Amino acid sequence: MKFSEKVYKITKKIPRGRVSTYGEIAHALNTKAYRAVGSALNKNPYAPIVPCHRVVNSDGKIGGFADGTNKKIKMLEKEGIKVKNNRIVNFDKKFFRLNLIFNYII
DNA sequence: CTAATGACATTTG
DNA sequence: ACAAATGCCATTA
Repeated sequence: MKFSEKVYKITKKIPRGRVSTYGEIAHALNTKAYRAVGSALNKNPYAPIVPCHRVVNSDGKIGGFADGTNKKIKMLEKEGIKVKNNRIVNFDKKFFRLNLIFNYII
């Protein structure tokens, strides 16, 4: 299985209204290639199915998007995620930890 | 094979 | 808090 396909597979687990990070995805894949994760999502062929817009930077900043960061923000706000000054509001509460089992609590 | 390239992350000034 | 520098690794040329 190619690296990019693993990225898509893990990204699909991020639910509506939550976000995760490139580094977190890499961590879930047991690698440090967070930068390559970004490259993979950039070319994401399963555009709407794989929610690549729910992946942001480790500090809560929006990060990039193939269709433009503005579009990414719009999609996130449609899911109830607020964005201010290019940052996720309440990032710690919206953050989806892919490697933990505690996601269902919040 | 080598080198360049990012939708990044951390550290430093 | 922000910007620059550094390190990073799969992909691509």
